[in-house]
Amino acid sequence: MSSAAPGSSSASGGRRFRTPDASRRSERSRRAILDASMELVGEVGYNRLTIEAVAARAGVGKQTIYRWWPSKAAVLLEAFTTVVTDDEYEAGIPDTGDLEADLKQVLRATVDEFTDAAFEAPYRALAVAGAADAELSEQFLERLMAPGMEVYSRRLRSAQEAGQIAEDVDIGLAVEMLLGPFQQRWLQRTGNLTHEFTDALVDLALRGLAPR
Amino acid sequence: MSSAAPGSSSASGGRRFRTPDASRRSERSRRAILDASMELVGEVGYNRLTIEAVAARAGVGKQTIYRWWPSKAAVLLEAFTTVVTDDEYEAGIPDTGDLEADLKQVLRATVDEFTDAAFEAPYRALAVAGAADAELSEQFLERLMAPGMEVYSRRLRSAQEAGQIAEDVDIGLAVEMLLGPFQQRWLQRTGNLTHEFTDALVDLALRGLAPR
Amino acid sequence: MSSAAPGSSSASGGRRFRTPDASRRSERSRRAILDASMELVGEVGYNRLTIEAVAARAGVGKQTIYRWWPSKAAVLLEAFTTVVTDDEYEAGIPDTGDLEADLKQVLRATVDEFTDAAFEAPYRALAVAGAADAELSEQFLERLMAPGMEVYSRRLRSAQEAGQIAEDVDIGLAVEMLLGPFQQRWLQRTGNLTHEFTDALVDLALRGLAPR
Amino acid sequence: MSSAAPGSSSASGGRRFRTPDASRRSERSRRAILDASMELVGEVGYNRLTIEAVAARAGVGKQTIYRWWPSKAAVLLEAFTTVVTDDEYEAGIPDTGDLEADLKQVLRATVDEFTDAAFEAPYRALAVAGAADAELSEQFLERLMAPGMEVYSRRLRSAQEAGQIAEDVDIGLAVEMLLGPFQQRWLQRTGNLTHEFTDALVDLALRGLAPR
DNA sequence: CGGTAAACGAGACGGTACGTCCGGTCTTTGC
DNA sequence: GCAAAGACCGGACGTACCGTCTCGTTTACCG
Repeated sequence: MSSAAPGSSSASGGRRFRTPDASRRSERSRRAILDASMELVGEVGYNRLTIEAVAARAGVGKQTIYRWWPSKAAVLLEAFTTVVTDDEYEAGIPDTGDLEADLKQVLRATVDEFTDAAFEAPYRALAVAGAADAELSEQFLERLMAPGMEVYSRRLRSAQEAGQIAEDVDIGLAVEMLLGPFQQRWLQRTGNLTHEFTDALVDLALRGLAPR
Repeated sequence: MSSAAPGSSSASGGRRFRTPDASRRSERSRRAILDASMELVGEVGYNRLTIEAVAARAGVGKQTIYRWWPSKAAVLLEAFTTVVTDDEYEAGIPDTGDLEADLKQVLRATVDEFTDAAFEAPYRALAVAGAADAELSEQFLERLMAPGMEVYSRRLRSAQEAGQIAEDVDIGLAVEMLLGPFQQRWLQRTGNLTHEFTDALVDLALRGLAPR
Repeated sequence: MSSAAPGSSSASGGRRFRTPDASRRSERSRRAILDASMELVGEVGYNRLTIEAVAARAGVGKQTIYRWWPSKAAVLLEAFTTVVTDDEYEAGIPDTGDLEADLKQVLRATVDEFTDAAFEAPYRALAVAGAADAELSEQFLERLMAPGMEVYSRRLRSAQEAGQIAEDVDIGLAVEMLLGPFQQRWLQRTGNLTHEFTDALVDLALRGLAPR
Repeated sequence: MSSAAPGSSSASGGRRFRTPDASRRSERSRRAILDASMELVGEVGYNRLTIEAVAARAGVGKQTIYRWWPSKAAVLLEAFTTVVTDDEYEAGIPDTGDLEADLKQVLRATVDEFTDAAFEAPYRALAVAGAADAELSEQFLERLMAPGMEVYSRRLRSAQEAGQIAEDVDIGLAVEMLLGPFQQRWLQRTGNLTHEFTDALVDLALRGLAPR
């Protein structure tokens, strides 16, 4: 178990001055912190979310937070990713053979998700924090954004193989054409997120993807 | 608009308790504050930009800032909009008749702009602040984002009239298909902002817009 | 009035990085802080006296304390010295001509004072802090201890002039012989502070001081 | 329950909830802790001496300190008393028959001791801690102060028996007249500790002690 | 042209949260 | 079952800014 030298951090190289010993970590505190941060971000928003409040709500010393996370964004990212189970992404997009219908359905579901306050508050908080901070952005992308986009990639690739999408189309770019407008409307509030919008978006995007 | 007399807005209902008299405002201080905030946002970023530092750099009392702006974001928004002259937007996109070439050229220029640190720092700061705060978002959209999108709308409308874009295409949606992916890459760092990217984006988008 | 340049501290030379402007100081806050610190030192003792508690009790921001005092000991010293008015020292020791009676009377009064909890708590706190810290000690001595000792010096000098004390006696040393044992009993708790003790002390000391 | 042998002090009533078994105690750790505390008190002083630093320097867990000592003062007291061997006190003051010379000599030696930093730092630390805390004071007195004073008592008693000191003199008080001024100068820094001072002190004190 | 009212620079103020430090307790893992 | 190691809760530290609130000092209009 404790094969990796704890504390000495010789193997992986201590990032900071002294690395805490993860094998001794209190799972109880970890959960309390993550839960408290999710609750609080919903109650007061990200900007007014404070480490002190999280610690107090979680019944935890501040140091226990600082020991394991570098910032409140990091706490929230972990809190959120443990809620958004990977199952969601692994399920993927249904493949009924009808690309248009499948995409519309999933995007409608995504609209509903992004309209749900319980999901939106922490997700927006993380998106904002990532937009502001390049380092954090990397983790946000890797853990939340990329898996979400990958789901679309798979479905589009499948459609391309089925000849429903022109062979010369860059699937990555196609995904961006679907999700970019969606994200922009949501994050920058350039328009309302509705089923009509995503339906029209799918229609217009698929026009460009169809084989000629 | 605010041409009217001292404390004009007081008559029609002052926002706060006492509206300051705009006619007595020190233009010298106003400029110093705007300049200082632009300098500082470039030096330390938005999150570490403080009103105190702006006041100190500008050689101004803090109250002079609080008197005229409700938040640091508002200061920065004004600072930025006075730099990005409206000329830029009024010029619009060249209309050589070659839609593809025109769009590629302008998007390449936009890429260059968003890659320039002097432009990027404050613009990102505002985009982030807008993403976090709905109220601010409104102003950011109205003053910076919308004019930028409108430029594309005009060019696409012109193309539609020229029969280069199918009649049933929603121009607003078309603009989102062009700029959404761009904004997503930039704001959320989902990919590099390059000329190749925008070229490919134009190609793929135009496929869907062309009359069938 | 405000002849001394505030803030710039050019004249007296700024001790720290930026000297606050004393002319703008809030007397209200100052008094509240001094009062609160006196109250609290009586309630919880010096070691458990915290700046936070003083600030809270005084209804004052912590920074207002840190702005004007370098340490909690400094606060307490000022609090105490403004309570122990200088009148006390200026009155001096009565001079009835009967040296023994005069000394006994004053030392008895001093015993009573040092036995009174309201006086003892802060005074001991300061004596302890001074014993631990040479820099603070200097101020403690100068402001509290020395004036107290000077009072005895004056009375003894008067007695020496009256021929009741041998001419070759060093008055300073004589004062130390009277107060040293007193202070030791009190500060180090080597014995009880009683009237009998001080009476006996005066008797024995005067034996050595009398002209031969 | 823990009435039996283990934990010698447990016999007379375990102070805490569970008395550890002293027979299993690591002498190695004990010494390391005492040494480290002596070193550190010399380096940083008593106020900035922390249990954590002692534990770290001694290569010992914090709990090992808390298990055996109730406070950092107690650690230091033990550390100091094991250094200041009892021999010193048992030797006592030489009795050449010349009281004045004997006292002067010993007080000069004491001055030298209290002027030596290696001795002064921990001793002052303990004196200060004792002055602040009555409970600790008791132990400090009993173990360090009282033996030191007793030495003087013996010599003065011997002189009294030899008729060099008046019969009606309270020897305890006489000792206080010698050491009180000394302690005051040292602990409260009311003056310099020099040989001249102690010589003069002895001269003046003996005047009062001599038979009439 | 002198009086006056408001904007101004300066910065002290009551607060909140920061990130760190350490006290004293609890838990895990050898020995 | 003591000891080492150190994570844990708690709480104070001293600092940084917040947004508000006086202070005199310009500044510009008005009578």
